[in-house]
Amino acid sequence: MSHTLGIRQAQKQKTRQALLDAALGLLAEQSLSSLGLREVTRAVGIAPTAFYRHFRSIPDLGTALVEEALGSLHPMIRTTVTSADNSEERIERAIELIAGHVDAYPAHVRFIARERHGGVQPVRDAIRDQLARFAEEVKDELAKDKESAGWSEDDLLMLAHLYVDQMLITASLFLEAMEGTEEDQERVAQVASRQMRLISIGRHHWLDRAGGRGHVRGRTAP
Amino acid sequence: MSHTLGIRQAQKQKTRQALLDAALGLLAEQSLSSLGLREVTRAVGIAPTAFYRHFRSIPDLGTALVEEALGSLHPMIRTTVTSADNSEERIERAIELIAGHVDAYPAHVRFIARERHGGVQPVRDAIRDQLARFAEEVKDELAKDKESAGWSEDDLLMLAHLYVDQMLITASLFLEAMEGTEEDQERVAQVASRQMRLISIGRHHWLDRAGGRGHVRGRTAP
DNA sequence: TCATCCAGTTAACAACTGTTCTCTGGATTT
DNA sequence: AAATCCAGAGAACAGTTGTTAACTGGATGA
Repeated sequence: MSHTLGIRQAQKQKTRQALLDAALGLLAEQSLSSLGLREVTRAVGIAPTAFYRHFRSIPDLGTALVEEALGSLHPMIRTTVTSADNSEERIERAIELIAGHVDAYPAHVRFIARERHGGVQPVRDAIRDQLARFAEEVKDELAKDKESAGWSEDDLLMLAHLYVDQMLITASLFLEAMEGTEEDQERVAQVASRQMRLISIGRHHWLDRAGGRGHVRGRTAP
Repeated sequence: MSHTLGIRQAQKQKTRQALLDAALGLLAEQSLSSLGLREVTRAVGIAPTAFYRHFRSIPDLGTALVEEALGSLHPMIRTTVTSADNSEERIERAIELIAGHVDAYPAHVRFIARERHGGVQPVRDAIRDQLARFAEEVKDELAKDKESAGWSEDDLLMLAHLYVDQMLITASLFLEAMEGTEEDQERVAQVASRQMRLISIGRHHWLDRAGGRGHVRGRTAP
């Protein structure tokens, strides 16, 4: 039941996408808070005022970019996590998956890494919210795992955030290494996989501690 | 011994510091790549052209800020790491130490978190180099620990980077929580300390893995 | 077919940017 | 005491910025 969208709205969406693409390109060498409205329209080849037909302001365009970037990041995180249990080969495969994503969408990854702590509050908020949603999904995925037996909801979420942050750091390192030699990328991959493995080991022995469950305070002798 | 620096060079250093302070203040709500030269001089109350007496450009001022910010961050990381072995109370104390530093130098912390992946390459490079130096020091500190027996140099460095990144993430979260309720800050602290603990557990069991060899201090899971 | 809509255009605005060149007056050195 | 230095001031430069207003012309729907 596809309504063929009309040649007019189609053209509009096309220009809108062109604006997003141009902005993403320009953001390779600057941050969002210094990106000019005219700069973007100039890159697209339209009049500056046409910008307002699509976005209220640059921060507005920024939040749209967050949607796009993390939408494309979404499937990666799911696949990565579902295969991120103890097995060593699976960790290695997850790292390769991250590397592949950085290769496929370098500008998106750079944008998220840059604007996560960037100077534009609405964009920061949008990224934070999206990452929190990711962490929730990761938590749900982790909960299904047999190794999560006995884990509290809070602990699962804290592990999920640890994974998400680690993925972003790794992605950012891959991005830096992209302009380096093949050997640099391999070294990044090796360090990242060992860090991931250490976290997995910590996860595996999380419940080993004395006194069993619950809180850390009041550690009693066995 | 001390040559009292002359009233002229003293005044110059004073203005230079005023420029750095003003820039740091302005960077609370934007990123370095959008910071204007005139904006900074206006905030200090001097003529725009006087800027060139102290810095070649805004990126140049940025790298000076990196020096200042990570110089103040330096003692924190040392103390944090030297007390970051297995003990639970020590982890808690390390977290408090990070929180205290964020409280004392919020602008510095924000600057580093923001410009680490920011749009100004020389500044990014400066931060990367300084953090690498920190990781090296952390590695050396870790190497002194009895628990590091049997660890390769590479593995120690990978753990050190994990710690450094984790500290930055935690610091950034504290920064966000600073404008929230006291309860928010407490929740950040709890999550951070549990993440740190999980990493410490992973560290403790790092050498447990297969190979059939007896481990140095390893405790095997049931 | 004809009136309506609306993505994109053109023109103009005050305000701002980085950088150059020349100048000044108090500190420094001789 | 005189000569030098140099942090900062002042003016002017060509460009840039975001935003407003009134417009055009092809797609749309009656």
